[in-house]
Amino acid sequence: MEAAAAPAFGRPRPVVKPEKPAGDSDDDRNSPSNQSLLIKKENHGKEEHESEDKTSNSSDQKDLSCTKIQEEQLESARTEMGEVREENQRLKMSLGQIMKDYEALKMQFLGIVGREAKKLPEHDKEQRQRPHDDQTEETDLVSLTLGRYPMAEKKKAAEEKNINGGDKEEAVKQALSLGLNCKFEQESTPATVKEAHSPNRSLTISADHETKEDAGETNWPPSKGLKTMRSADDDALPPNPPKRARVCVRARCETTTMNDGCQWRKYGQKIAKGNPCPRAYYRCTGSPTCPVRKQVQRCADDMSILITTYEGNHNHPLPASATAMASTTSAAASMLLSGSSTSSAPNTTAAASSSSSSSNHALSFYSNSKQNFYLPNNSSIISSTSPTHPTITLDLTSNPSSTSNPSTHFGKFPSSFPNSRYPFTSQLDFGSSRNNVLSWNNGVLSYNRNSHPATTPTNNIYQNYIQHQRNTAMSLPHQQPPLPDTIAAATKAITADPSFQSALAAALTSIIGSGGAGTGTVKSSARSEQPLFQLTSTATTTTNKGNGCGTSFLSNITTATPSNSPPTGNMAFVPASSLPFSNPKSASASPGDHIDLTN
DNA sequence: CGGTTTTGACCCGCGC
DNA sequence: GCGCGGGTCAAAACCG
Repeated sequence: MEAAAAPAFGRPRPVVKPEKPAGDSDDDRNSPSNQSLLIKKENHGKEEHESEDKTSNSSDQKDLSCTKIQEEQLESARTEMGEVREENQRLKMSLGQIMKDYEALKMQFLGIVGREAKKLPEHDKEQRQRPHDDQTEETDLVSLTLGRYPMAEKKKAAEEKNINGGDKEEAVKQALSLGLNCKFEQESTPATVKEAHSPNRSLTISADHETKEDAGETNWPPSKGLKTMRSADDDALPPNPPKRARVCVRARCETTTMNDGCQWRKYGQKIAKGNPCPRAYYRCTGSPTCPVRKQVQRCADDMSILITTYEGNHNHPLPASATAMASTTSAAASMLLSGSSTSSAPNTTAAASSSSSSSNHALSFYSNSKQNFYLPNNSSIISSTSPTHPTITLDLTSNPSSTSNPSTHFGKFPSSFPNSRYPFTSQLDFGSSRNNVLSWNNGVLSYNRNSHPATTPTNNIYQNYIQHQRNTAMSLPHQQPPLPDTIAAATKAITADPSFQSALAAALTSIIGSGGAGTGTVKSSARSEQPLFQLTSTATTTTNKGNGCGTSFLSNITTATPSNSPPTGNMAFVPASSLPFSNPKSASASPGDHIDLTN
C-alpha cells in the first residue's frame, strides 16, 4: 500500500532510467563501467593476440595507445559509476521522503479519527458497539435534526445510527478524500465529485458524478426511465452511471408541496406501499433539460410532515429563492457523499474536507482544510443509503412537545419514511441539551429555545457556533448578546467559515429576521412590498399570505448581513422579488397554502 | 391556448 | 420465471 500510495503524493519522482536499475553495488556488474571493463579485457586479449603477428615497434606503440585508451575508458567508467551512485542516493532520499510524507499523513488521519471519536456522544458509542452491518458504505446513515430532540428519542434515534460505527474510520477517510462541489449554477466550477460505488471512495471515483450532473447529464436511476432520460435529459448515459444522492427534507407543512422556489411540474403520482398518502413526482421546469426531480409524500405516521426528496442538481440558473433549498440539499448530498456524515456530537467537528472552496455550494457542509464546522444544536441529518440511492435527510420538523409527534423523530423514522426500506439509519444528534427548537412551519422557520421562551428565540444556534469559533476559551455563560453584535459576529463567522451549516443558516436567517424586524417579518430593502421571510417565534405571530412551506427562509438575509456572498455563494442571499411567496401561479410550488402557526 | 395535473399503462429492477 | 413495487410516460382533463 505504501508503495502504491507514494506516487499519490504527487511528489516529482526522480528520473529513473529503466534500463539502469538503481541498485546497490551488487548490481554494478551490469553497469556501464563494468561493461566497459569487460570490453577492455576483450580488447586487451585481442591486441595481445594481434601483437604476436606484428612487429615489436608497432606493438609497443599500440600498447602505449591502448593503455591510454584503457585509462580513459576506466576514467569514464568511474565517473559513470559515480553518477549511478548519486542517482541511487537520490532515489533513496526521495523514497525516504515519500515514506515520511506517508507517515505524516497517516498520523494526521489517525489524529482526525481520534478527535472524531472523542466527540462522539455516548449514544454514538453505544451505537458503535452494536453489531451492525453498517460496515458497508451502502448503509451510510447520518441524521441531522433541525428541531429539538428529546433525549429519550435521541436514544432511539441513536440506535438507528450506524455511520459512526465500525465504519468511522472509513468514513473519515472518505471525508478526507472527498469534497462534493455541488453546484447550482452549472457554469462556474467544474464539480469534481461523484458518488462512490464502493466503500473506498476516492478522489478518482468522485471525479465524475458531479461533472456529469453539472453538465446537465443527470444520472437518474439508470435502471429506470432510460427512455425518459434519453428523451429529455441526457444525450448519453454512461453504461454504469453512478448512484446519485438524494436529499430528503422533512418539514411540517400543511400544503401539498414545499415552496422551495423552484417551478415544478407534476408528472406522476403513486401510492407507495405502506403509506396511504400518495407520492407525487415532480420535475423541475426551470429548464427543459433540468434533471432535478423531487418526490413529495406525507409521512404516514404524521400527516403534518411533508417529506420532500430532491434528486439531482439544477443545470440552469435558479431563482434566488430557490438557491437556498437547492444549496441546502446539495450541501447535504455533499455531506452524504463525502462521508462527513460521521460528525455527530454537539459541537462536533466534521472532518470533512472541501475539495474546493470556490464551489457554488451555497451552504457547504465542508470546512476548508483545517476548519471545523459545527452543527447547531438539535440539528440532525439522517442519511441512508439504498442500493440505488444514498439518501440524506434533513429533518426540519420540530417537536415542541416531545410527545406530540413521536413518530416524527428518527427513532421511528424508518417506519414512516418512504425510504424505509433502507436498512439502516443513523442519527447524529448535535446536542439538544438546551432544548432548542428549530422548526419550519409552512414557510416560516421558527426557532424556539424552550429555556428562554420569552426571549428572542433564535439566537442559540449561531451563538453556539460563535462560541465554538472562539474555541470556547472564553467560556462565557450562555447568554444572548445584543442582536447587532450578534449578527455582526455571525456574519463574521459565516464569512470566515464557508462551511457553515445550512441549518445554521436557516437559524441565522430567522434570527436576523426576528431581530431586525422585531415583528418577525423582514422586509426587503429593495422591495418592501414583500416580506423576505417570515418568522414565527414564541413572541411573534405572523401570517404568511404566501404559498406553502417555503424553503426560502434560507434566503435573503442580505439586508441584515453584509455578506459578500454572491447569490450562489455560501449563503444564499436572495432578493425578495424572487421569493416563492410571491409566486402563486405554480400550484406545485405553492398550492393552496395556509399558514400553520401552531409552532 | 399553453401549461399543469390526473391517471392508467408501461417499464424495469429486485426479491423470491 | 414471476410477481411486486417504484418510477415514468403520455393522453386526456383541467385551469388561468
